[in-house]
Amino acid sequence: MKINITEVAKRAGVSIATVSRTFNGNDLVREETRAKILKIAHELNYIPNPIARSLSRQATDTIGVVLPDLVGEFFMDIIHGIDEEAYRQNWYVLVSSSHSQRNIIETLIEFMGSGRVDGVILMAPQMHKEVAEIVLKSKRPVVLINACEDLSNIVNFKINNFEGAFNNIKHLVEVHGFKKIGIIKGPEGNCDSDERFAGYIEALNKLAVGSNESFVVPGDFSVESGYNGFLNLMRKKEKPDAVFASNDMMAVGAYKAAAELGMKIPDDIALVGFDDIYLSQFLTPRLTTVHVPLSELGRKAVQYLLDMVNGKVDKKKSYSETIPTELKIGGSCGCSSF
Amino acid sequence: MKINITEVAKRAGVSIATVSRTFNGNDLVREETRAKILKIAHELNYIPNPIARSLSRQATDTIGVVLPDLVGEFFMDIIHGIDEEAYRQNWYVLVSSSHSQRNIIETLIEFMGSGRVDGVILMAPQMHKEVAEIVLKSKRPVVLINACEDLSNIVNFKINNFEGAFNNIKHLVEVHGFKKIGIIKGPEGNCDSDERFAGYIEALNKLAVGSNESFVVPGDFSVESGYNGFLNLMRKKEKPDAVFASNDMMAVGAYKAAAELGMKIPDDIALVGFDDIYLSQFLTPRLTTVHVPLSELGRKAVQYLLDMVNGKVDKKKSYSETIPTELKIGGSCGCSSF
DNA sequence: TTGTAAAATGTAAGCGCTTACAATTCTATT
DNA sequence: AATAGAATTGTAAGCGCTTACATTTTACAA
Repeated sequence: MKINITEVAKRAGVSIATVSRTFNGNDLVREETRAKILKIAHELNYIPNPIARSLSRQATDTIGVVLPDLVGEFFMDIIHGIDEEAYRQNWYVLVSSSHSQRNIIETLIEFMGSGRVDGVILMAPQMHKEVAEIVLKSKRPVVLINACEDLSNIVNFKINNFEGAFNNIKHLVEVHGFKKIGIIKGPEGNCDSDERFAGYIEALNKLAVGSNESFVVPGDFSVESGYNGFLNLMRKKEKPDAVFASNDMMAVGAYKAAAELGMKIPDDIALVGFDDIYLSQFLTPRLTTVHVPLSELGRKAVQYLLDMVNGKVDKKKSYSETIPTELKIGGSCGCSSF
Repeated sequence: MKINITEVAKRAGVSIATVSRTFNGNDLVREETRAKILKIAHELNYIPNPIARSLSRQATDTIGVVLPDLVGEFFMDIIHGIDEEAYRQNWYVLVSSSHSQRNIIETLIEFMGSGRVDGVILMAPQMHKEVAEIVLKSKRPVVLINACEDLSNIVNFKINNFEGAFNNIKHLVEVHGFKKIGIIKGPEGNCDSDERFAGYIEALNKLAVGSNESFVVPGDFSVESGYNGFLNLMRKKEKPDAVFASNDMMAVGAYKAAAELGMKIPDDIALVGFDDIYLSQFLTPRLTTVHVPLSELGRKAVQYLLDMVNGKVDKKKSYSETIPTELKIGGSCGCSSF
């Protein structure tokens, strides 16, 4: 037999409205009635149908999460934060990694236009303008994560790449006295990469003797490019005495290159990274890097999104929050006891 | 103005039934009519409301994924496989990491009983009996991933831990001629751990001189326990000449311990692992380990689940598939050029 | 031209719930 | 005991869609 609100109402000898009220909490239902309904519902294993509920309320208690790709611990941490916060607030999470740029757009439209979710968290590394348009036109709130450009009328949570890089270099300069600091850059046009580079330059200009063209080599965030970048730097006539890999993956490549060159880290050369990936703590010596609170990023994005959904903050107002990073000291910069 | 099926029907001068048919594909709608409807729908930016659709069809095109926890690349890979396959088949994925054992149960009940999803993929490392009951009673199909016990009337996809461990040891014995092979076990009661141990024992008995109690030390899959386990083995009066860490994380700890003891891998001692985590390829020398096709596991689980949902396979029939692993040779076992 | 079956479309009854509004039942006051 | 007002409960109209069944069109043979 079908267990629905009607059946429960029938058995409890009340109307479906009363049953509905009972399940929607704080309404005014006599304690006695409520108890009877709950008892019967429990006996019948009744759970209100969320689909019907959603249709009636025009709300799904579900947020959509659109990620560029589901691979890599980077995203894992973010989803973890999202899931945790959503769970805490009793919301559901519909994930979709965009299997292509085209797909990001389709998914967004589908999510936004159809009522499948009440809001979306979108992680778009490079904000295609078509995507921006959809976001702006959308009736449902959207929170961006780590979007580069500061688009107007958009809510964006991001990492403070600049500060992270700055402090990282600052540590090398002020604590260890390094002056010749090389950098293996990230991919061209990637904003994380650009901001980290800017932090590096600024730190050198403000705190040291300024930057030096020849200490800057390209990379693309891959292990291999870190390997090559390091070799590249070591081939210069004047060698740096410390190297900043724009991300930890490249630092891993640099470790390998250093080992092959017979160079000891940090004795022969200091090395620092960015991201604090899980792996970095197991490198020997432990990599000095910049911790990026990804899971917090996810959590905050959810909090803000739900505030928008619930009307606690203005959906129309743009908002941008830059989450601070934290220097994580290892032995690779020359600090001892790591 | 509200854009719904009625509005589209009105503008196209047809009934909502015809609009519905148009959007549900192959029905019998005159080509001319269909075209007109699609044109108008497009002009209005109309997308059929999936919630209403779900309510009417009593199906959501959504699968629920319940994970023990969302942290770690292990799960990431599985979700990736799930997401990919679900996307390919045009299904949605609702994820929920169970923030506790209690929660696994709540989430399952909620998913199963409420009609929020059409089926569930459940990853429950240790199958609490309460969970098993829910799964068995459930009207909606459930596919387990990596469940230990071979419960009857259950569909389960898992990794061939036994074979993986067996082949790993076999390689050590047959290629490198090791006879004294130690093992750092995984957590007590964990079935992955138990099966790997069984494979280790069987390989030694079948291919070598049998196993040796004193070469077996406990561990719990953590880096630290690998570190301790390795030290533990090296303290024995008779030392093994090769060590099998039951997972790669413990192997990482073993690398650290070996370095501290001044032992060179693989010259002084060979080391192999299990899981082929991302990190393992960056250890020096590269760790010889067992590759576990997690993303394939996720993909297969989805395929089977959807077959159950669509009635292509018997929902009532139990099914179990054990996915083969693959030995991944690195330099840590003594093989050269890695 | 007429009849008939196939093709196309329409009608209306759900799907299971929320909620505005109406109706009923209590409580307390006079 | 009568009654206003508060507390509780019921009625019924949606929410936007699918689909069984009914009706209308169309195509074609006789």
